[in-house]
Amino acid sequence: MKAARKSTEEKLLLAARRLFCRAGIHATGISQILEEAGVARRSLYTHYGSKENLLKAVLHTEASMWFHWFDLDLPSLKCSTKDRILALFDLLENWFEKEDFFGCVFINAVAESEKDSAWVKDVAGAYRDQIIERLRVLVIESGARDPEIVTQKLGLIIEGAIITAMVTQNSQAARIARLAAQDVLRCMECSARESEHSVLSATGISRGSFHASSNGGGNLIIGSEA
Amino acid sequence: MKAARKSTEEKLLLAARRLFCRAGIHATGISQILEEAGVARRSLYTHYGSKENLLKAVLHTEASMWFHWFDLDLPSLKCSTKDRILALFDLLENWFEKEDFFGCVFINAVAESEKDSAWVKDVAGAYRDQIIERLRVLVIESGARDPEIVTQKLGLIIEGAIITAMVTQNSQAARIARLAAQDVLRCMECSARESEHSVLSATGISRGSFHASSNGGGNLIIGSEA
DNA sequence: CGAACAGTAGACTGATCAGTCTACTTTCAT
DNA sequence: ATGAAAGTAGACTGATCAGTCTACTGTTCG
Repeated sequence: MKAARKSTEEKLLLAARRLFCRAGIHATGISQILEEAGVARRSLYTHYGSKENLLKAVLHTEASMWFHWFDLDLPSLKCSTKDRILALFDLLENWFEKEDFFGCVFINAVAESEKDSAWVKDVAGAYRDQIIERLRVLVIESGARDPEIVTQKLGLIIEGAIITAMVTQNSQAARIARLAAQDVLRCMECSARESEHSVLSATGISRGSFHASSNGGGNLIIGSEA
Repeated sequence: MKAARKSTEEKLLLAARRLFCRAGIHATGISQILEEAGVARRSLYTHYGSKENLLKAVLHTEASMWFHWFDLDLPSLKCSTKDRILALFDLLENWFEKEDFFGCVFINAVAESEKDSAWVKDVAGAYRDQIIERLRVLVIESGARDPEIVTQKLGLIIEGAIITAMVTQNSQAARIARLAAQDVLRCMECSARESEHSVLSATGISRGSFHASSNGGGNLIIGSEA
């Protein structure tokens, strides 16, 4: 592929994506982005207007990656739907192996944003819904008896893989996730309806008041009313 | 329980924990913590010396919560080891239901910290190892054939549950995670060794060069060399 | 040619933040 | 009672950050 010379917008987007993920969004200054992108200060503001808008653009490109996987990469595979679902974890492994993988921009952005209100949660949530929807289509196509539950299980495993890969800096998380997904798919049509009774409520621990005692300096009980 | 009057340290710790999780660590100012805690500026610095040390203390209390679960809550249950493992997800559900649950401090802290170097990753990683170790003990006790894989699967599901709960603001993530964990435990002694071959390498998509095309303003290909 | 356009370089502003410092008040054990 | 310890109130400092502004450079195309 004859890679065209990167436009100023592309350079900014790539630098921002990389730095936001590697060092955090709040911790990344405009000047760092400019230096990494090799672009003048004014260019950033003519193209994006603000740091917030730049972040929105970065979130958009991250979503595009996922859509590409679901809409182009996976459909091109000549295999069963179940294998297509499992192939998603191979794509994840590719992603984790990149030297500039530092977690998912969506998750990281939500993690460091205001959880009440804040547009970040809504934007990231909307993209997440679109991704889960594509996953749901695959699950339904695979003939799952309870597609909604299976979809949510797989979505949760994907998010777990991303976090594990970020925290441990090890792409092997994708393989573990793949194996867990295999277990879910294998149990997909098991006869026995899963028992949902809580062991907790049936035995001892009271709900709604758990404790955290610190063993080091200064005792603390979390969750007890004053 | 006759709750003792909260000490200044406790008040600071609780306020910091809450605000760090709800609004992010970088975004939370010292003044906000002081206001939430109802404590004077100077007291924070006599007790903790810096914002960084306060964060370390918060991470410590979060770890204490997990240790309490594994070392006191779960062992007190009169049930099989597998049910004890599943009960962990009931504890998670309790946690997620709290009105001041805004994700896991460990994960959030790593998500917004520098991924190269940075003490945060090491501290959080060390606590994570201790938690996983306790999980491993349970898994071994349950008689898993390959305890290491099962432990990592469950750890990954736990992390997925935390992120899903944070992003969706819905404690139901714990139940989904519980069901996924049940699948893993059910498949624990399955005869067939899990096939690990990558669908990707066997079919079409080349590893190490995936693309993300944006469909909105400005096209962008991520991962292509210049 | 020359005007419009896109980008560079870097000084500047106002706001905010972590951390320090001074002066005052409360609590409580001897 | 009193003196020390612990806490409050809030001004202050130096650094940093997002965003603006002015002046300059190169390129393109009519």
